[in-house]
Amino acid sequence: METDATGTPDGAGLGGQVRSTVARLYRRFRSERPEGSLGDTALEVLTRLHKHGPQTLTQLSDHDRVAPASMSQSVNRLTSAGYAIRTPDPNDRRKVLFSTTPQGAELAHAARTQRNAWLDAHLHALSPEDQNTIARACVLLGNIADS
Amino acid sequence: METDATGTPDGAGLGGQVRSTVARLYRRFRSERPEGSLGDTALEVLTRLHKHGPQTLTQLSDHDRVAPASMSQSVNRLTSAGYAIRTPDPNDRRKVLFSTTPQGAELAHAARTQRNAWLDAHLHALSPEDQNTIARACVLLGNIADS
DNA sequence: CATGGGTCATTAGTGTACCTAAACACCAGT
DNA sequence: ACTGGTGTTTAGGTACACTAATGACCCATG
Repeated sequence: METDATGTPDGAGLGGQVRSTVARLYRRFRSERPEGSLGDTALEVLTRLHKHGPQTLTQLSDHDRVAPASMSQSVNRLTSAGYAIRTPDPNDRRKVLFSTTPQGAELAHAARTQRNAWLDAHLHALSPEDQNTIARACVLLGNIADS
Repeated sequence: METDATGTPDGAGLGGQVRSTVARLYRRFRSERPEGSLGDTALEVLTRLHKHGPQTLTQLSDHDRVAPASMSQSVNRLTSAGYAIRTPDPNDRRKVLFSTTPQGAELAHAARTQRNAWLDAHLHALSPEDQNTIARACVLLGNIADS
């Protein structure tokens, strides 16, 4: 369709362009993953626990727009590796609160820094306006993702 | 605001923000997928074949930054579903050219349109300025992904 | 022209991450 | 004490990526 002047990769309109860029970045992130470490999702969850404190399974699954069952699995990888623990909610015993262990907190920080290293390097090489453009686009696209 | 990536105070640095946004969008795309249809990767490959004509396995895997073996699997899903076919390259018989069948071409167009529908709807609701911001960010991030 | 090194594609086996469906435990209202 | 709703888990299945190993082919060199 409309081949706009922005160097269209594969998709037709802006939607296709966004989709294609996101898919490419996502794969790139995955390939940049240090060996022997946790998966992308598990690490995101760990980071979230570290930053926002203990949360229930449904809180986590809602945030990631994932079925509770999927999140249960992801969290299992964390708990069985000793990076997170379950605690029954004293007020409502159907609920389970997940929180990081000290090792989990440490890993969250270390792994995240390492993983963002190459990305940050590239981003810092851009002009401040370009960085600002990306920051703004993240907000806009984040809103769409949450809609 | 967050101007730092290594010792982030509250929010993540720009790198973390980008990573998080991309992951969320990616999951959202996946969840928006109509049932019984092909996966995201397979569909991207099919679209690419449809737009750029027959290609070899390595061309496809290079483009998606994926191991050849992974791409082999993906195209297997396409061929066994009747959406693509293999043709031996007459010039170099180590190579195999993949191309879409008529049904594949049809599906590529239909599915892609359907998949971009909600995304395009949201994007068109933004101001032209914001759309431009996103387009620019896509180019910038696309370059980083390809680096 | 044969052999051997490089390239292209595939198969086999593994791991992560998602899904649905179904079970189980618990809370609250009638 | 049922009953319906909520929160979590288990079981089974799919998609997509990886590494390692294999087979098929091209080309160059001896």
